[in-house]
Amino acid sequence: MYAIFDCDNCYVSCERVFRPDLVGRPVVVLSNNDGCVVARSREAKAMGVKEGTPFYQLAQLFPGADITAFSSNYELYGDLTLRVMNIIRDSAPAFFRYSIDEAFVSLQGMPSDFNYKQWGEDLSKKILKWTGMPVSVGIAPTKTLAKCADRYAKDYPGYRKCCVIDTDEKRVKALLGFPVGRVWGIGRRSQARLEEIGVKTAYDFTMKPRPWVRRLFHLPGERTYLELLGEDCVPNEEMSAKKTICTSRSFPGMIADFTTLRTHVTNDAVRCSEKLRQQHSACALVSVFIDSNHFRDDLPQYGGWGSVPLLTPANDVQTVVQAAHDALQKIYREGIQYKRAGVVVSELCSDGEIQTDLFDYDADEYAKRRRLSAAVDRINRINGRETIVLGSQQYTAPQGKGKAGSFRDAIKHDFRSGNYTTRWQDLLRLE
DNA sequence: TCTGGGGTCCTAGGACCC
DNA sequence: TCTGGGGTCCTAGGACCC
Repeated sequence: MYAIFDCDNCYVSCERVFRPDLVGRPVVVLSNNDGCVVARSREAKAMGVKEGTPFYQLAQLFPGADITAFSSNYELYGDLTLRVMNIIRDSAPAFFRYSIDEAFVSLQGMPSDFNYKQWGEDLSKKILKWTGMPVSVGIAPTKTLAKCADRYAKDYPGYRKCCVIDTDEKRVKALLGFPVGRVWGIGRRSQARLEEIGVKTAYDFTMKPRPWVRRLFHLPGERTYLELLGEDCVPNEEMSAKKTICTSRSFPGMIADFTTLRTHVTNDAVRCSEKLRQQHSACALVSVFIDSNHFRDDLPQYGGWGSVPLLTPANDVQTVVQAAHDALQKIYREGIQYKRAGVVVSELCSDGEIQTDLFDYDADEYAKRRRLSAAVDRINRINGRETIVLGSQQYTAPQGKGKAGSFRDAIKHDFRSGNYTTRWQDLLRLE
């Protein structure tokens, strides 16, 4: 048996931990630059607020509605979900974190009289009490069925946050009431194709012959099909090191000049190098992309992509930033209004097993750069992100407008909550 | 005025090798 | 009329996930 733990409306729940007055009210969390709705409370969903709705349209679509909006605050979400994960890890035999707000647990080898339902309910209660985060639990013989069970646990309060599918009778009953498009692994495209031929529920799907599924939906589809029938196919995997790492941002406005664009690319490259060091990887290829504004048909469109290989794989700030600058230089075109830029690092290897280049490699310089990056990481870890930055990360201040700006401020976030759990100056005050 | 960001896996087809 | 057979590697694009 597997259990899936999933935070309810994760980002909204994180905000509500420190704003309990918003429980039971429509709340949304916005993407970077306060662009789109990325998370909705149950009340907001019930009103018909769709995921991806541009924020500026909310007022038009729901005139007079009292919807509370938050800018996204990933520092807060990262910290609260980590607390949730730690509780699950400490209470479960085998644990695999699957995403920021989800974790699978393998319950293999539990005694035959083990009470799954009670276990799930108790753990959900404990997490709520200790962290303030509502979490629902689905338990079943396969991960895909556990996801279905979790859906029921979320949608029907009667389950008291935990739904178990442990007999074939329950499995069939669950699948009969489950729209095929909500199955884990069946996306919008497959849903449309399935519904066209009369497959509406997950149960209908499981009644099709296996070769037919294989032919139309290939290997991934066949795997989902078998999982729904109760055959365990999705491997138990720890979150392993990523194979590519990307940092990209849209800009609040548009940017035409090279220097400002380069400042953004620098910040993206710095973030990529931090992420690389965090997972103890080094990259052999640094790529940069820049894009004009697709929503503006009236302006010339251009998308550029350029890469710079590193002869010796690296993860230090200077090397990655320098390569990103070189890549940007190659693709930058004048006369374009840019809306988005990003850096991708790929061809990753473990930073303990770097293959050095005979002609490029300077051991002293290499060691120096590593030490510098380590020092920067340490300072920023202890004193807060971006305590120390490269000169080229600083945005030039607009004429007469005080000091140069930081990356954090280059993104619009008018409704951001405090970092209550990670920054001393944001600690809540009770008066 | 305003429209997100970050990943994985699989497949088909082309280019190339002998 | 007939015009081999068997591989590998790479890339682009599709589909999915959160």
